[in-house]
Amino acid sequence: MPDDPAPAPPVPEAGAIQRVPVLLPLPFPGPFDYKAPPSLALAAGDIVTVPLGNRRETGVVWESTATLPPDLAAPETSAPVAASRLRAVTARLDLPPLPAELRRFVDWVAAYTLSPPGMVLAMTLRLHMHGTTTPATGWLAVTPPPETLRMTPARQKVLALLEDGTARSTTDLASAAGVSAGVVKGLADAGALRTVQLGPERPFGRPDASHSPPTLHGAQETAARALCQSVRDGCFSATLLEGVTGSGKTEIYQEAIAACLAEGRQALVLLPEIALSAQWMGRFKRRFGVQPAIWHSEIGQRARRLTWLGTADGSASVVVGARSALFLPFCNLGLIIVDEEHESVFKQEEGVIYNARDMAVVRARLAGFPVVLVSATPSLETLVNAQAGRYRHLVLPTRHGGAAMPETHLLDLRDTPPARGQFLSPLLVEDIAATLGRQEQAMLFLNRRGYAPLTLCRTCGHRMECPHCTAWLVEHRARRVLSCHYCDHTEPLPDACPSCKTEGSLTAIGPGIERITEEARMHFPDARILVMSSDTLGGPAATAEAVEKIARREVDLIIGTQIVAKGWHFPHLTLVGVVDADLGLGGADLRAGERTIQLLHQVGGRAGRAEAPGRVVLQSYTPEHPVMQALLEGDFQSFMEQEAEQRRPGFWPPYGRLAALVISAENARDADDVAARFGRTAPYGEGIQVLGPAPAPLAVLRGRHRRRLLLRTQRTIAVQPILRRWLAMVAPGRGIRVDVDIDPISFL
DNA sequence: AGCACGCCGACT
DNA sequence: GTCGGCGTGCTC
Repeated sequence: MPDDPAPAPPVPEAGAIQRVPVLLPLPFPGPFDYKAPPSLALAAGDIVTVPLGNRRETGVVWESTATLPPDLAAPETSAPVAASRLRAVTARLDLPPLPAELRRFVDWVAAYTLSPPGMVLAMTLRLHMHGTTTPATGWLAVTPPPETLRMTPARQKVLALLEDGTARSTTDLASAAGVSAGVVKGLADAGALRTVQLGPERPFGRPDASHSPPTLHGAQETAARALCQSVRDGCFSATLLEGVTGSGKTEIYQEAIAACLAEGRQALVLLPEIALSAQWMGRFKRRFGVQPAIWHSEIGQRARRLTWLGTADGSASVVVGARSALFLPFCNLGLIIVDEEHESVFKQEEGVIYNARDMAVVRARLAGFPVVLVSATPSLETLVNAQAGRYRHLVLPTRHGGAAMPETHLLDLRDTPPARGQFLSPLLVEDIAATLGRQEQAMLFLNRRGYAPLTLCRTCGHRMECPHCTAWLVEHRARRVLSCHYCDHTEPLPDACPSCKTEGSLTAIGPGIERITEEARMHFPDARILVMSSDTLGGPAATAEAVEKIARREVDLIIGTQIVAKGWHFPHLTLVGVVDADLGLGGADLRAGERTIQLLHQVGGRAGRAEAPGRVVLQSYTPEHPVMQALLEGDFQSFMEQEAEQRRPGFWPPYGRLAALVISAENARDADDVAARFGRTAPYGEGIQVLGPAPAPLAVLRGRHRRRLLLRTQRTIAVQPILRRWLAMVAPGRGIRVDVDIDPISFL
């Protein structure tokens, strides 16, 4: 292939209009062209406002997508708009331009997920656009204080803090003085405070790489050294860091972050649920002396804006965030860590459907820096990438500090069934009683919120179902309601069956966490029980408090859903009982086994992290199942090898590629009709297969009827060009949506 | 995604 | 006679 001639800079002919492409955060197929007033001296990446119809929009000066690989590049869209119809760019905003690396990433993600590029750009831009530009205001004391001021102890504390003459914000003052914000407001209203504009904040402390380095030994030291070397090399590499819970993975990747800081570059850590990990933040602060910048969906407007700007100007040097942090405009990113890489929450399921773990690897590759995927139970995709040599594989074999892995026991519910209407086997009850008797903590895990997953009528057999979804309504007894876990439908729990009108014949079937709590209270009336679920823990603060209470031993028995499986450290917990280990193995999900083993391993890892050894008891009706056997033996590796062998022959991921087409419509007939048309025009050929159409597993969701087709290809065949051609053949018609999900994982 | 234009029912 | 429902189509 001959060298490309260096593209000549576009020298405009005299009097010719400068045409500049602007990508808008809207679902158009590509950028719109505008006239560039020479006075603005626009360059690619500049954030500008432009007229669109009769409104004004913010967009980004773009360029052609010539850098995309041929598989992903979309065919040329329609001819350019005539020069005479172009409108002029209004203004350039006073914001750092989006780096070229991020622009290429946006194009790449759009092409890969078959989304309009503007919608991907929106993920970057909307992250800060809703904020206000008003600088923060702070308070200073008026001296002398007005004579009319009534002094109170709370007011005294606030004024004392202001004596040093530094202006402080309302929230800052209130929390530092240990009073409510109302006290500050009261002082201001009384004329004792005056406002000043706080200068441009430097809200991000400078993490100090040498603040408190750990002492690492053996495999830990080797792994840390390897990661640090990659960071210093400063080119793309992908590494899987695998180690059981408690093997020191966090300490090791913190060393990579330290090396990255030493190189003067920024680091990004993606966590599954940033809102929940006060403990992670604590560890970071102990290592680096300051808190990192935080990013997740619930941070306030102001923090959002500051972090966005901080990543763009480089003042935020380490960001910890949920998946959307991947689209922040870092100016000098040098490392991405994806912790708990196997977690399915990295997959965004709405709007632009993408997997943040995979896109993190892409961003690292496009910009040329290392990415580290971290897990105790890596996904099969990542393991196969490691085995194929695409990723480096670092393994930490043991827990550090001599703590042993918990011992796992299977409790066959066919041999020792729970009493009628109960869900805990007498053996597990005894075990918990003994544990509590030794003044140790125990935990019951059940991944199901509410009281009971199914309510049915004993007289006529009627099942309480969601009117908008193909799903049972879950009873929440504390709130006396039935609610759907797939949409926001909630109704009061009726006294009589809505079908046969019999009073008092509705019966709760199966256990939810509330019902297990009821049973536990009966067995252990004196135990201090703490329930941990998204229903009982309002938010991050309440969750952090619950975790603290457990660590302070103010709790004997923890009863929790999935939320307890996160990386918490519970030093006094020695017994974990899994109420229904089989839950999650039903259904036709490709990854059901993999997910169950990851979840249960993670839950088990909460036990026995300090001196006392931990035990895990799995209640199961199918103890012979390979997942149960693997958990019993603690042999994650052979299970994953078996799993791999099952997927290889049929070209299931990761040995093949998968894309789902989900057709949804208000009524079933429209959905069936369009799905059938996609079925008739399905692509075919060597290594290409289409499955379906079939009702999607949740055939009705939020009142929409859903049908699904699956496209499966061999690994060497990209799905995007095939899908593009296929989608062009069918015009769905109004009100009918066709969603494309590349690399689907949930199958719902 | 917005927002206007446009064509058919219940109000002053 | 008008106000207003949201279906369809356009925005460089």
